[in-house]
Amino acid sequence: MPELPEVECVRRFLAHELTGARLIGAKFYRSDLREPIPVEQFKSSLKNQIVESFSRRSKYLLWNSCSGSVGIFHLGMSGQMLLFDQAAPRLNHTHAVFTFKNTLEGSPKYLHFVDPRRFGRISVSTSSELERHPYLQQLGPEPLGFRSLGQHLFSKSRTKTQCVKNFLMDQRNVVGVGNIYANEALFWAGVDPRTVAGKLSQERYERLGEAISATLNEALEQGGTSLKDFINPDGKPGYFRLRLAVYARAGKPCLRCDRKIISIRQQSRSSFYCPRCQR
DNA sequence: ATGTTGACCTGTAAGC
DNA sequence: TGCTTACAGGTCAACA
Repeated sequence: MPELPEVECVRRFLAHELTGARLIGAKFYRSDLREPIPVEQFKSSLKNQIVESFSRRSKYLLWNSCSGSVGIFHLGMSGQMLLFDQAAPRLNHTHAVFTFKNTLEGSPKYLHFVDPRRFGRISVSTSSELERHPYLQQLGPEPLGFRSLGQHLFSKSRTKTQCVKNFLMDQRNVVGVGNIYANEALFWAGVDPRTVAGKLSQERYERLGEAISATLNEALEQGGTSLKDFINPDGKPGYFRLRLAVYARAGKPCLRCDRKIISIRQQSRSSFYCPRCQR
C-alpha cells in the first residue's frame, strides 16, 4: 500500500498530533511481523520519553525521541497507523498500541499499529547509528527536492539490462517509488515500462526524474492513494486514486489519446501503460 | 555480479 | 451457497 506519499502523509499527521507528547504506554500483541520485533529494547528506549519529531526515510516512518532513540516503522503492503482520542477497541490485526500524553494537561491519545498481512516492520535504533541500521543502510537518495534526480538515474542505469520500471522500484536507485507511482511516472514521462533501463537516453531520464517528483508531490497534496483500505491516521482516505492515469485502469481510455490502457505483468507485478503515448 | 522468481501473510473479489 | 483461484500498495532469500 504505502509508498512515499502515503508514509509522508502519515508522518505529517503524527508530527502535528504527537510532537512534544510523552509515551506513557507501549503494548505489543505479538512479538513478530515478518521479522521479530525487538519489543524489550523498543520499550526501554522509548517508554517515558518525549517525542521530539517524526521524520521519514524512504518508506520508513521514524519516531525520534528527545533521548536520541529512534523508533522505526514500515507499513509493508497493508499497514496503517491509526490515532484515537479514546481507548478504542482493537481492530483484528492491531499488533501494537502506544499511549501518549501531553506533558501538562490533556487526555491520552492512542496510536494503533494495524497490519493484516504483517509485511510491515518495527525496530529501534539511535539517531547516531540510524544510517547503519540494516533496514536503512542500502537505501538510495530521496526523490523529493533532489535537483538532479534524472541525471542520477541516468548514470546509475548505464550498465543495467533490467526493465526501467523494475529499475525505478529498486530502492537502492531511488527510494519511495513503488508499483503505483512507477506506473504513473512512466506514463507522464512517455516511457514504455518495458524499456531496458540502460538504453534510455539522458534526455528521457531528465523527463522521468521530473515526472517522478511531480507525481509524488501531487499525490502528497491529495493525501496519498487509497485503493481499498489505506486511510490516514485520522481515518480519512487519500484522493489521488481519482487522478491515476494508468494504474488499475486496464481497458479504459488513455487520458491523452483515448487508446485503451494495457495491463501486463512485470516481475510478477501489474504494469499499466498506454501503447501509443509510452514508447 | 546482476536479474528474476517465489515466499512471506490475510482479505477480497471473481469465476465456476 | 460454497469452493477455488488470482491478486493486492513491499522486500528479500534463493536461484539462474
